[in-house]
Amino acid sequence: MKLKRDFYEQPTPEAARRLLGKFLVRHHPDGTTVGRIVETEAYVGPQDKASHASRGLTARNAVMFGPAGYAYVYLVYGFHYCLNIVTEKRGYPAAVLIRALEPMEGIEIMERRRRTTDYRKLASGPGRLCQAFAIDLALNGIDLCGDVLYVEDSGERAWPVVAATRIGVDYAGAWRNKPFRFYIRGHACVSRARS
DNA sequence: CAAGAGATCATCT
DNA sequence: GATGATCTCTTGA
Repeated sequence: MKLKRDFYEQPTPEAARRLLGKFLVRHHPDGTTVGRIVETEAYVGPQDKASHASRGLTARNAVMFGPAGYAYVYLVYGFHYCLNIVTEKRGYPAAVLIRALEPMEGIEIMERRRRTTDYRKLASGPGRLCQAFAIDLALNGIDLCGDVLYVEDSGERAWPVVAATRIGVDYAGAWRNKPFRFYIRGHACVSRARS
């Protein structure tokens, strides 16, 4: 069952937590890739100093200000892309960063794109998963209620969730300590980056 | 295993 | 002109 727009309209930390265990599906001429979402982060609004939206509307972050359920993709460090899903209501900039996936389907495609067969390196990290799923700026602003990229409810049990501090946001003052990073406890595909 | 450096560019000041 | 919501490789213990 493809997630509908109302799923993405809930409060961002809640959406981030509930995305864990669900499947990210990407259709592409190369074939379809599917991964279980095992790690997310919430960027909760204009007051969140870690969020791109904290300095107001710009050309880059405009999608975050739009309606829920759209992809916000950007380039970090000149090399890697990061995939976010916009949450909450139009005009309120918030999003969930997808940080790590467990490869489920289309693993050969991911291995080719990532140039490794190491299962744990295919999609455990925001930049890695974008490479494995062929996500770049061309997908910025696409609707996750469409057919190219979307999230499916896995219909599985609830997973044990850990809430922790977000990664790579040391510049964010008091906001760096907020428990807005969520991951499945003990899962091998959670990114190992420092916290 | 940990720490450090380098890669590279769209975006914003 | 500066700066990253990162990754990989190298070095050295």
